[in-house]
Amino acid sequence: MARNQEPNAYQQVVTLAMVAETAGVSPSTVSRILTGHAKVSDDKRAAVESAIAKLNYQPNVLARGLAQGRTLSIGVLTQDIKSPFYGEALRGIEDALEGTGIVPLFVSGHWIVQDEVERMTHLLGRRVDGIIVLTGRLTDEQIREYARRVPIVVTGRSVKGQNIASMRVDDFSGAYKATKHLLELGHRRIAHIAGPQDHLDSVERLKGYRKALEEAGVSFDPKLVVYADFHEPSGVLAINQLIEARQSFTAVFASNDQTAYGARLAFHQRNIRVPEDVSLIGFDDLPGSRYMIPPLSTIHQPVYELGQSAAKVLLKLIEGSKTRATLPEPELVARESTKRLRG
Amino acid sequence: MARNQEPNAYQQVVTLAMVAETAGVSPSTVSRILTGHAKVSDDKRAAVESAIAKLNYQPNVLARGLAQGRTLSIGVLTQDIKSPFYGEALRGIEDALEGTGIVPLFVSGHWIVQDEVERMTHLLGRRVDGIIVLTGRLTDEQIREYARRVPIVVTGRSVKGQNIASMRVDDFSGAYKATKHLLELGHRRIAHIAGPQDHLDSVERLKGYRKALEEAGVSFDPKLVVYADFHEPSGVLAINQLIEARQSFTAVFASNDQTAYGARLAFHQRNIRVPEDVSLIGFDDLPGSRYMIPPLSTIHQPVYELGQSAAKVLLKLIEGSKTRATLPEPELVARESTKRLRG
DNA sequence: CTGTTAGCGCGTTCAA
DNA sequence: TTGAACGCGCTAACAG
Repeated sequence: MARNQEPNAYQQVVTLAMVAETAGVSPSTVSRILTGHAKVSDDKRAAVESAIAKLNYQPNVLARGLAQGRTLSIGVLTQDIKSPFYGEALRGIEDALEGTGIVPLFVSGHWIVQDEVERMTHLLGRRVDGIIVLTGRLTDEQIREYARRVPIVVTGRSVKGQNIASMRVDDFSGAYKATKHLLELGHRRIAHIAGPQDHLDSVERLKGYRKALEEAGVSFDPKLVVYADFHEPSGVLAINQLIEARQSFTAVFASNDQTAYGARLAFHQRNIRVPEDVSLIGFDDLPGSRYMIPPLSTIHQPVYELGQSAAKVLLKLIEGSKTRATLPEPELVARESTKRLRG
Repeated sequence: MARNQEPNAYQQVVTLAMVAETAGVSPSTVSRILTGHAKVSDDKRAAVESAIAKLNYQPNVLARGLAQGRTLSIGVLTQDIKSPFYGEALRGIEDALEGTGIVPLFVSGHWIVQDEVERMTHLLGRRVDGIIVLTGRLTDEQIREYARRVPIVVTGRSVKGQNIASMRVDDFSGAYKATKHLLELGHRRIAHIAGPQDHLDSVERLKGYRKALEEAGVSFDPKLVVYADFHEPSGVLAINQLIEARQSFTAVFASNDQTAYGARLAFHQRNIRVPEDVSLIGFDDLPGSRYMIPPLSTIHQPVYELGQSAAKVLLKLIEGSKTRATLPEPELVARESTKRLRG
């Protein structure tokens, strides 16, 4: 049985040289037209353009990158690609890059330093033109070291240095607003589900919580604070822990929406009504929060904008100019999960 | 004021040639060690390895790609990078690629054909080694055309052709199971929030719904079917529409979890209890569904596995071998949002 | 305005 | 086993 046909015979790719040949010009002329780096006579331009159309030519971005010393790609070190929180940020980045011809390479660090280092190394091996680090556990020193190779924008903390821009939302202020909202509704026994203690965000949010209590003359009770890990299951655990320890409270401030979802479920399992029996407020304002039952009061964090600004700032950094991005303040979004404490 | 220091003086990158020089061997030898494509004497190998370590050399993936005719990257055309559904799939892809040195380039088509075409063109320009198309609106013919350039794995439908693999979950069977579950609980007036009519998934799910009804001797009532777009807000609208049309029903089968969330909210707004007054079942089993209040009964779709298999199959396709992936069946996950019809 | 030449950083012949 | 020479596809510097 004759089977001469190669099974994987892919269509031959069209190169710039082929375009040049069919247009009857030199490769440089084609290149000039592509990059727009010099004047070309109209007739040649027409010939080249028709050749491009005829052959359906697509420039090889890699080769171009090799020649120019840039890759038209940036790296994005995220922690968990499927997290709703990062999803928002990624979309902001995508949108900011739209039309620039630059693509984002998303890699996940999973909150593990070793993974993060590995991914960063990988990105550098791909010679990305810049990197956006969405929080994570790398030290400031490590960030600075990477910045010696490539411009970096890091979110979730402040890092100073050459070729580095950092941006963070004001967690302290957000947490303060959340707690104050509960206080204004008459609550005094306010529990707090904190995030990981080695997380700057969590620490700041805890501080904001304490500050608001203090201002209202409510003394801080460490028994009312329980630690979780920013994911739903830990929110369930946190509430169970609180209840089993027989702590009494009329409101809960969860350090992020995901733990608030978990908390909500724990209340449901114990037939504790929200907000009739207990008020609940989160932090982040994830897209799903308006669909929680009841819709979750929370602190809106400009995550989309964060991603968008990070990308824009990085582009500036890449082209060598300095910028400073200002992020909107986190704002209270009062929905239905918080309620005035009855008489 | 003298300021001779270049502001953006990046550390010089180490090339293979530099490694060769400090190791006192030729570039080819270094290359051989890197690729492992030939025997090299132990002493030279040692010299090279120590030079690599000393200089902290990282191979340039692009240059390697140019030379080898491959880029060690694959494209992933998703529709909405922040959707929880796609998030799961992306994670499956990421995990399947782990350790292969191949990175995924995620691009979003936003369910718009023109965008999809643009992104595909972009991916081809970057000479990705293969492409995973997560559903979308490209025609089978277009997919086949792209497959002439690069291997393609497409999900959500069946496309035959050279260098193409397709995989889809059995929507029909899943919808059948969902509806049957409601029927077995004694429901007869079962509304269905369908998805977009030009979506193969939606059509199949509608068919499965009808099949189950038919088998149970319940006649199909088109007034009980209302169309939505797979997103939360349309689920709210769908329920409002149904209620305003004064349709009576005791259960709802939403064609995906996101519309189920919307439906749940609509019920909440009207003080209709779930599942006491109405049972609700979704489709997909998104991570958030177990945290809906009450936890959502749904059809578990192996989205993570879908992504994982797609990536694995693509890798096979790239290396020229044929494979066929078998996906697990969608399964019923009965949680708390469905309940036996009283009386 | 245009063509020729020389790399970008690597892998891979081909001889030795 | 090893090195020199060449090419991947493109841009940039240099002449003309």
